[in-house]
Amino acid sequence: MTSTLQTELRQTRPFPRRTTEAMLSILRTAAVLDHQLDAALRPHGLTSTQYNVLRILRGAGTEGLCGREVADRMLARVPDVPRLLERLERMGLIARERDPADRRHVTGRITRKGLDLLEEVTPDVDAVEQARLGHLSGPALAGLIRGLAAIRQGR
Amino acid sequence: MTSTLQTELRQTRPFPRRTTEAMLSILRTAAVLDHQLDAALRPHGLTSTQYNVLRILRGAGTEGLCGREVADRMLARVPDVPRLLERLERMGLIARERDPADRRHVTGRITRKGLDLLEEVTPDVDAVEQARLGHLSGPALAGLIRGLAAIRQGR
DNA sequence: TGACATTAGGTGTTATAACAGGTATCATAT
DNA sequence: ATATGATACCTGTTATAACACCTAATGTCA
Repeated sequence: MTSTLQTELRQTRPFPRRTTEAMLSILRTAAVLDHQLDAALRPHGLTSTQYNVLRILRGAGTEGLCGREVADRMLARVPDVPRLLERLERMGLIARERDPADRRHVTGRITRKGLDLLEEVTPDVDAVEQARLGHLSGPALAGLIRGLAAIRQGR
Repeated sequence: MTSTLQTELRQTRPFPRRTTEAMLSILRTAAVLDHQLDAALRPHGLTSTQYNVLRILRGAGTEGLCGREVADRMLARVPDVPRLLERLERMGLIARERDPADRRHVTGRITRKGLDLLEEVTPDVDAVEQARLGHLSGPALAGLIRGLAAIRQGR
């Protein structure tokens, strides 16, 4: 029996274990999704990392978040948050301000321009999501979500 | 109901759609796995991309593969395959040779040293796989593999 | 108060990813 | 035989990621 992934990666041998196939399936699927998202965001001048930050800061509202809090909410661990935020500030999408209460913190807030850009980008991102995941049944989605959570949790 | 992912990313709001939660779950889980793999490979001086290339070339045996064929088999699309292979050659893990039949092709082959390194690394990689996926049931793994394939396929 | 640890950012450097061309080789067709 | 196009690789450049180290601000405790 030849698996789909095996064909995609032009492997001649079947995977040694189901766990191996599942792990590679996750990594491969994420790469495909990330590539699709980047392609959807590129015309708007955003990378998927930057898009992620903007969504996080939109969720935080007017209170904003400091760099470490942003890092905690990112999908992937990103070192060098300062320069990431600095780039977004140069683009005018966020504002940064030194917290007067604790001067170690730099609070980031999304700007009007950042909110507008998110609005503009949303349909394209949703289109990717729907094209890839829209045809899955409710139980299939629930199963995926549950299984992936168990993997992140680990034994 | 608060989802696991929502807690992990410190989100205050539930996800708007199940498709959104599933997509972010995939991206998040892949990031966690990739991070674990990188941590396991680092002591051996390999990145996960390089590890992937070595496995591909091991699978190809003594015939080897040209750069484009390697690229086709990678989990993530990687431009700049020439320099990636060049680095592996400098490390002595692969050998490159201009194909005499078609001088456009550069055939890459894994070396003895590369094979030895793969052997050395395997237990650590398998440990990550088992720690994260070892406790899932057979049907759960099968469901994941099937669902993820459907997502890569798209509608 | 003063020493010390902790936390959050910043900075400097290097390596790699990403992108845009450019060149050599081969296949195809006139 | 020559022109054309396609393929595979290489090269130069830029931006970003990754890493290590450093500084400022705060909290803690003798």
